[in-house]
Amino acid sequence: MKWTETYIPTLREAPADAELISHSLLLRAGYIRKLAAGIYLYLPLMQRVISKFSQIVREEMNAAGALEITMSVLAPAEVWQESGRYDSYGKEQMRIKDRHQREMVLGATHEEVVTQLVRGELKSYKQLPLNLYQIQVKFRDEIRPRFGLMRGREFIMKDAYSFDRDIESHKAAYQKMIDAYFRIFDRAGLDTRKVESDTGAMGGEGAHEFMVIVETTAGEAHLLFCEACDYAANDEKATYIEADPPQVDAEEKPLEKVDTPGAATIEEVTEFLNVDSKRLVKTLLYMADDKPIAALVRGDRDLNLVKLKNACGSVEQPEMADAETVQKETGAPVGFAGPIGLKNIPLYVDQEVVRLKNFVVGANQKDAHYINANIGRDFKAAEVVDLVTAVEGELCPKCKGKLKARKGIEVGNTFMLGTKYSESMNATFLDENGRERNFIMGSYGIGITRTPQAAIERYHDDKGIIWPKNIAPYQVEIVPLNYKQDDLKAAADQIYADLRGAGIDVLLDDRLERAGVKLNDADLIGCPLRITIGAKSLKEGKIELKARCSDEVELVDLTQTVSAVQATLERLK
RNA sequence: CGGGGUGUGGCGCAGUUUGGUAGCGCACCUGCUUUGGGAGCAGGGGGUCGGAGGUUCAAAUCCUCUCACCCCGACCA
Repeated sequence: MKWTETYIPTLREAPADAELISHSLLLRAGYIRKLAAGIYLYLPLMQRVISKFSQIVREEMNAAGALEITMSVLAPAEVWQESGRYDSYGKEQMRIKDRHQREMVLGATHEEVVTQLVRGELKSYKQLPLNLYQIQVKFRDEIRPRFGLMRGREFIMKDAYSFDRDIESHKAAYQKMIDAYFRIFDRAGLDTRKVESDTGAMGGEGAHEFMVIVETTAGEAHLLFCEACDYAANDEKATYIEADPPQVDAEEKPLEKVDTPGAATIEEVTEFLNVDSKRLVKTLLYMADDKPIAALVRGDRDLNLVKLKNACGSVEQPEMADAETVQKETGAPVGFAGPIGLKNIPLYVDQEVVRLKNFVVGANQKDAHYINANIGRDFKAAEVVDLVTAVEGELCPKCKGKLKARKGIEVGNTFMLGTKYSESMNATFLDENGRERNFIMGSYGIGITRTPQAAIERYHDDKGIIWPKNIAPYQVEIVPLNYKQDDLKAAADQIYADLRGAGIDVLLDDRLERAGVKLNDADLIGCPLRITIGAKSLKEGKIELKARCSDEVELVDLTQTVSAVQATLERLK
């Protein structure tokens, strides 16, 4: 492709609203433009990147035996009502009405639709296993779209759905997808880590996420890795063994109310009473689907909202109760809530709290706390569960190795759905005994538009993008420093024709721009290889070959250009 | 949803406090010169200042309403 014949609107100045480097570079290098909050247009360069990555995904999915289909973006609300997710998916689901006032939804994911497709037609175990996938636009009305393609409201996703007759077969299908995912990201030049994750709105029995590890703010997911074994989990999911458990008294002491004037925060209370925050238990009031609940965790811990949501079984993520509610439910201002004497509020108690004796809690009275509180004797838990977010330094639940925290960008996920959808939507087949059974399902996503941005976040410098070769819009960019000069133009045109003839994706900057403009733009858009054609080296019959990721320039004989390019590309990631 | 902020040519911004009829840089067009890391000079085109209403002789500027976009928060007892 010639630069003047395509559309690459590069910007010298970055638009003001881009926060991430990768977002800014996508805008500046002319890959995307914003239409509305969280909605982007893909320009020719981005379209090529999307095509290349999609093709890798397609090849690996096909190789794993999955079949490509296309499902509709628009779906009648009924299918979602049938699975129960019309109510449970929440405000992220885009809903619209058609001219007949029929309720429709824009697909955020397609479990319901694919189940509806298969149901009634796939009736025999002989037709299993089956894996259907599509690469298609998705809509999620994010609370707060940001970071460009990283958290958009409209985006492209590869979503696959497996149907199996039993658990063993399903596990094999799941593993096949995991293997395919590692191959996909590897081909795209990305190192990924697989971590355990919460199943979230998807439901089901287990889930994993594929993460690109980054150091920047782009890493929205907080991950915990074991230094010793292969345990890795999202912090929504991660469990741990305490590295430094507090000392526990042998005997239960009598409950005692003490004055704690003005001591409402953990710091104030621990200081005032001179106790370790590990021996203080905070009582956090939340509203779960408009009903008050209380969560009890140790003073030094952070409550994990996902774990709380799972424990209380609410539809929406619980929200912190406001001061007014706290006053009404506990009879005390914020800072003095406690489990003793709370009426009609279920207490979800973290497992660490159960191991404590004689701890401090709020007294549900202004400026007062109880000391020597004990669970069982002084109050009863509705449920004892893990409610705490794991942190670096605690021990691995598998092997007791040290846990380390990292940040990551989620580029893929896999869900073991079990029979959640096949049961709620009554999708069944007949087994060899003629018995009707529900499909065991799995679903598998890859962010087609997000992954390239993750790659940019991972691979860039202060001048621009540095693409891995397999998802670069063009593998090579030819920069004749002066295209008006006949010999430079002739050499550039010749190399352009030769490389194209050799099946290499090549961009020729045929603009009549100054050298500096073209070189800067080349660095900005980030093709892995650059061929620079200047008067000095051309006089010797040479061109300059430079990898974007390196500062080294190789002088190559004009006639050897194609083989030199092929050899260098071979070496690159 | 709560708080804060911003809307002025394609992009980045000034002008708003103190009303007087719109400006700068980049980009774009023409010409000449220039040509290995975002050139110089000269000339030129493009904006009913987010929208609606109001105050006024006069509104980008003041008032009211509205829309859009951005940031922060919504893990604290």
